[in-house]
Amino acid sequence: MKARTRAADAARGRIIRAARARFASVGFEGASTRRIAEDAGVAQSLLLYHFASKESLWKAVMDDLFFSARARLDEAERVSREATIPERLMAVARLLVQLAAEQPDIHRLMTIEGRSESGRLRWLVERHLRPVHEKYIAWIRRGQRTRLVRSGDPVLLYYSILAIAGTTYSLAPEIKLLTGTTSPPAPAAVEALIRSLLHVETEAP
Amino acid sequence: MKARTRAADAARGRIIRAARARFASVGFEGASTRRIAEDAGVAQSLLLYHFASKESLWKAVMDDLFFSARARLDEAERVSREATIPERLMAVARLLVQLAAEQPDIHRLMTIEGRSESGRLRWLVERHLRPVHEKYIAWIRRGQRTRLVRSGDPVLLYYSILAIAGTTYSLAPEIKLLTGTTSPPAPAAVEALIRSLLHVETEAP
DNA sequence: ACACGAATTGATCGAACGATCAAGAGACCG
DNA sequence: CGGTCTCTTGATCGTTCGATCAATTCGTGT
Repeated sequence: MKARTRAADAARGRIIRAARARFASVGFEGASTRRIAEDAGVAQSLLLYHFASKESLWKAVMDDLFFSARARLDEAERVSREATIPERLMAVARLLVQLAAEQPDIHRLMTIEGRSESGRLRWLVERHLRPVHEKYIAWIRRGQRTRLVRSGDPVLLYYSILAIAGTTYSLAPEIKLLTGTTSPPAPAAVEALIRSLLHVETEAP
Repeated sequence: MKARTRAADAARGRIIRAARARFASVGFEGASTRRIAEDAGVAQSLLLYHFASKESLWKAVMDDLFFSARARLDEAERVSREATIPERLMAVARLLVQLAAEQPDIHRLMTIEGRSESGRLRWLVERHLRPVHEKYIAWIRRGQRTRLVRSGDPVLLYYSILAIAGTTYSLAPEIKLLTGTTSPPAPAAVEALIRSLLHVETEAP
């Protein structure tokens, strides 16, 4: 089980990538397995051979995306282990911006499912979102207790960070049509906005 | 042409509302005219009688939403005519938050089309987005020249305002699953975040 | 060398899709 | 009261959807 399996894994990977792009741009209901298979260069029946159904393909896409993102988040937490809570928050925010800049699909996929209740949203919340979000919302609360993070609803603050981090990359096609700009903003500029939103100053007050 | 037309207008309105909800939650490709007609309580063929095609129904939904939103934006501009540019910006931001809170579909529809280039996106940008966005981005530039608005890419700043204004309302189903909270944040709290993002202080520095 | 099993394809299923059309229902004007 | 025009429906078109299945290809273990 070597060369054969490796070729199959490559096909699997191409299907996952094509599915991620389609799900991110037209949503679950709007994406068709035929178009995904065509983009991946395989027969539609092969797609349903590797992934039993359209829904389990969607779950595979989400697992692929979130498990790697969560691994990088854990790494960002690890290297900022000794810093203050606000700076640890900023380390996480910096990575969120990087992720959105590298793969805008991740922000698109997150925001396309959250707008209507469904079995898929419940699955996504319990499997991937809750473990991540609750941790960082707790961090915001801790930062607020020490007065180093601005007051206000921690959930609102957290989703505002996510929104700023991803929106300009997620809506890049619209912004390109509107301004003609082909290059999205630098992650450092986005990070600076988040920093001032949290009232985390680089200098002592 | 009175009573009869009034009943037809009512049906037309129900179709528009049902279409807005479906387009906002599953996107253009994912929405089906049959489901929209069912939600509106009419036959599918009536939907295509009032609106020639699925695409022109989508355009009618967008016109209905954006023309009323732009009228309210003009009103917000008018009453803040005498204020400083930063405060005029905040008056607009306040209304954007209100609109998103009252009708989260407007933010969902804006962010669901901007993620991939299409004829619909081009139509939306030229017809509704460009006139509004370019004006407020120019306001941000003017505010930055007087040092009353923080520096940085005006487009990034503007889209960050839109993102903060709408995201928590747009993703209300996800946030409800995550936190159990049934009530979205107060518009005043969201407005305060935008204010600190722009570095617009209520007190003199 | 050969047989087994995983990988891949094309054909096909019933259901749902957007769209068209003919026919009916009902208010209005003369 | 009959004729006309707008509104509404049900039937139907060809296409595409997700899914199933039999047949074929091809590497691998023995």
